[in-house]
Amino acid sequence: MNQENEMPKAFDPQAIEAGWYARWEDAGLFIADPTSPKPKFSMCFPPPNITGELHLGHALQTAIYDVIARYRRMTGREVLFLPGYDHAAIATQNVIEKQLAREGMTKEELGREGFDARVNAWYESVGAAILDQLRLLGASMDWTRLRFTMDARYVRSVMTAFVAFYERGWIYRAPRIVNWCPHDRSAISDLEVEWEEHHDVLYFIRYPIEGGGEVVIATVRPETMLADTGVAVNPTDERYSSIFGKTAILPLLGRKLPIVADSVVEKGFGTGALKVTPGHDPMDYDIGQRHSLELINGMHLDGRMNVPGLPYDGLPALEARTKVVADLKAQGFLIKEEPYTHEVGHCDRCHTVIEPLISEQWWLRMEVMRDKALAASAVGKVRWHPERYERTYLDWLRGLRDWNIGRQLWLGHRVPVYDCENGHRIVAVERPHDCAECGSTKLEQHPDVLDTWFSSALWPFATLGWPDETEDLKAFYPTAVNSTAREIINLWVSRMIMTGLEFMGEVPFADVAIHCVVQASDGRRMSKSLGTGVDPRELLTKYGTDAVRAWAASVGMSSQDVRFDESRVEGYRRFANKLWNATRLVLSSPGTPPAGEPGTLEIHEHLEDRWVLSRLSYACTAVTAGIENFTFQDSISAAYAFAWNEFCDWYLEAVKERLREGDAVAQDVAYLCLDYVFRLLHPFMPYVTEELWSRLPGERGFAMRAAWPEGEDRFVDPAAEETFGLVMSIVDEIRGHRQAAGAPPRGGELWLEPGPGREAAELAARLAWVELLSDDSNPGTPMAAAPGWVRFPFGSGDQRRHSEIKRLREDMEKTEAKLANPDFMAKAPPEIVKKMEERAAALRVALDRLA
RNA sequence: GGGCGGCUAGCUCAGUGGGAGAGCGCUCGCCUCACACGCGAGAGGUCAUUGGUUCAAACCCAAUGCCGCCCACCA
Repeated sequence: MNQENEMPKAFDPQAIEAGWYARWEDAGLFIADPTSPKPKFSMCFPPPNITGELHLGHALQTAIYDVIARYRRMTGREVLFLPGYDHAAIATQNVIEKQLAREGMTKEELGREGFDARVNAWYESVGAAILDQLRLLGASMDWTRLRFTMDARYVRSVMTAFVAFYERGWIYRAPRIVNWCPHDRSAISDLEVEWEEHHDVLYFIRYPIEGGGEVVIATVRPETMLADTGVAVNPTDERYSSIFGKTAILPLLGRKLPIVADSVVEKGFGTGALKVTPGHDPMDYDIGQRHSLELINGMHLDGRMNVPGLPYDGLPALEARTKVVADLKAQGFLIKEEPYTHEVGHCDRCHTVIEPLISEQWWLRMEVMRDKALAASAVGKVRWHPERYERTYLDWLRGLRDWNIGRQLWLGHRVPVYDCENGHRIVAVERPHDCAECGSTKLEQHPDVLDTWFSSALWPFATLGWPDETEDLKAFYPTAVNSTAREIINLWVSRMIMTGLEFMGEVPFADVAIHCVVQASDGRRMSKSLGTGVDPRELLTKYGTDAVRAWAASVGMSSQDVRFDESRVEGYRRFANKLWNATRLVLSSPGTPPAGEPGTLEIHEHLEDRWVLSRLSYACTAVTAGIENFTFQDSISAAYAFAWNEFCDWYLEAVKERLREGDAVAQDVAYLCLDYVFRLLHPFMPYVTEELWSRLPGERGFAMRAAWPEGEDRFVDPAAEETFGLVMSIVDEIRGHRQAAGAPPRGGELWLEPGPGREAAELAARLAWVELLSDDSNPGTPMAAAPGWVRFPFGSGDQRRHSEIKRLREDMEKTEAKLANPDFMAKAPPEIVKKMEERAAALRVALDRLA
């Protein structure tokens, strides 16, 4: 078995990735079996919006999920990793409308049917592109269970949930003030509003009072005064106590406005008097409710003013504002203008300024679900990683209000509400044939669709077949883990938890891992429109999937957001190449490889063998702990450090000759290390590990299917670690001397006092490229690491020796000062005191050797 | 307005009480028969500021300053 001729000198990810993905898939390794006797482990991948291509954040998220999926398979679970995508109602409708606009068309011209056809065509093309990208990332998803939120069976789940809520009496229809997007002509929820700083003007306007006097109010939106129905002041505001209950006269219109007292009015803001516009401001709406003020709707659904008979009628809000201000000024009502900075709400999908207005909407009562969710958290049913995000979730949950689930869009799940010609209402999962009350067959479905998050909220069980008691649902619910960016904790995670508890009686996942957000390298948000986006496919092509995944895992669960740094991805590409070449070296060792599983030969003869296996056991522990704790960066760094800095840099250098000579034990140990490293790294870097695994001797099947390393405590060998540690110190010191002395890279002589043992001395000499002498009749530069000296063909080690003495002396002084401090000796724990004493002793010995 | 996070080497980031770390970049020496996507040796940090707790602080506490995020009905 000698395969090095088949292995190119450099690892080429492109050459192997597609092949392995196809082989895994063909072998059915991604497919979950609900009847398996193994413990089940399931995850439903957060369905990407079907609005376009995946970005780097998706790549990161996919990597995190797939690391977990592959790890759990290797630790003996029956894993379901379910893929899917989301129709993303508003977002997709915007994409399609933009397309139509480019073609000079509107959806109204196209009509509902034509529009649906366009949407379906879009689903087909983009859906496929998204799935391809998930494959490119190596995601081990069960494609036989692919779900789309617009699939018939998923739609049925959504309808079932709606009906169930309706039957519980939680869904009702009511006029309320809502966040209205004039562009999308739809209401959106509070969570879909993005706040942005605006620099506006605060206008101070005089409102005369009936019977004399006036009250001055401050507003940034003078155009809304056309719908004013009151004036409010704080009840404790003595400045205004004389005008409570009086009536103000609305300038320009002459409408009579009751002056009411309400404690939400801030005395310190503006003049302390507030114009009340219940139809166009959420706070004013509440005031209006409390004081029975009239409610006027002053705006059309497209954002133009709705004030029949007035000169402002039909104007867009900003134009109306200009005109209102001009008129106020002309008539002497405008007192002053001040620059004013405040937050203005925008639609998070189309970025249009939100207009609060009154609209009749479908609402979902949340109290019962909220309380169940709070109770579940109270008993620790959901674990958050990092923990602090639980508070984000709980704080929002505690202040939860009814959810506006209706949207006035064309795209989405139509609410399953049907009204017959005689005014009877039917709410049913399937479209009824006739009215249950009057038998009329003239039924009209309500035009509203559901908030896209309504359907997303059902994801962990609707994907498994709910409401049917499917085999999958029984086997794989609840799922194990959900991982998302924190921006959708409330939009999505919280609602899944609530619906999961409500319909399934159990939280949908035990662990929530909130991953970081990737920013552009300058700290700005990564986005296509800013030109700061990074196309994951370019990265995959340039560095390979493994490098991108390893990078993703190394940053994904770090506590803060991360600025994208391509050099770190490149670092992992080099790492993959290092693994490749280390394998090439080991495979080039002549002779028959050890039979059977690696590690079966007697491995205790050589110091380096015992050492590297001891280090390996440490790496196994650290990698496993990192995955279990959702701190993948710890896993990556432990595997990286072992594979490169210990196995390649020290072990392979130590056994090169033995490998060249076909030493079976060295081969056995090297194969064992590679075998372990590939398994430990497989979840992170599936391709290179699978490829190299397949090149190791013996029949070994897929790395993907291999068992996760455990029980390697048997390799722990503190004595070997200590002795090899000494060897490394000696070698480091000789190298340092050689460099400082300007001596040639190789050659020189080493003499060591007996002590570390003949094997260690020879190993050190070999690694440092010096000859080990057996007599010290002609001493050279003394060393600190061990009693002995080194000498090179030319060049003196004295310079480094002197700087080393200086360094050691400084260290010694600090350490001794500590030991001389009575407080330290009295209060520090004994083991720390002991450590310091040992350090001082070691420094003394080293100094004695050098001086 | 409330809450949370960040501030550590030139850059991007690890590091949660006992001698400051990684990747990349930089300097110097090496194409040493696995790897120049490499090997070896280095330079480079008052761990944001101030105060406190402690025998001991990058790490714990308080305040401050920037940067970012989440939540919020002060018009």
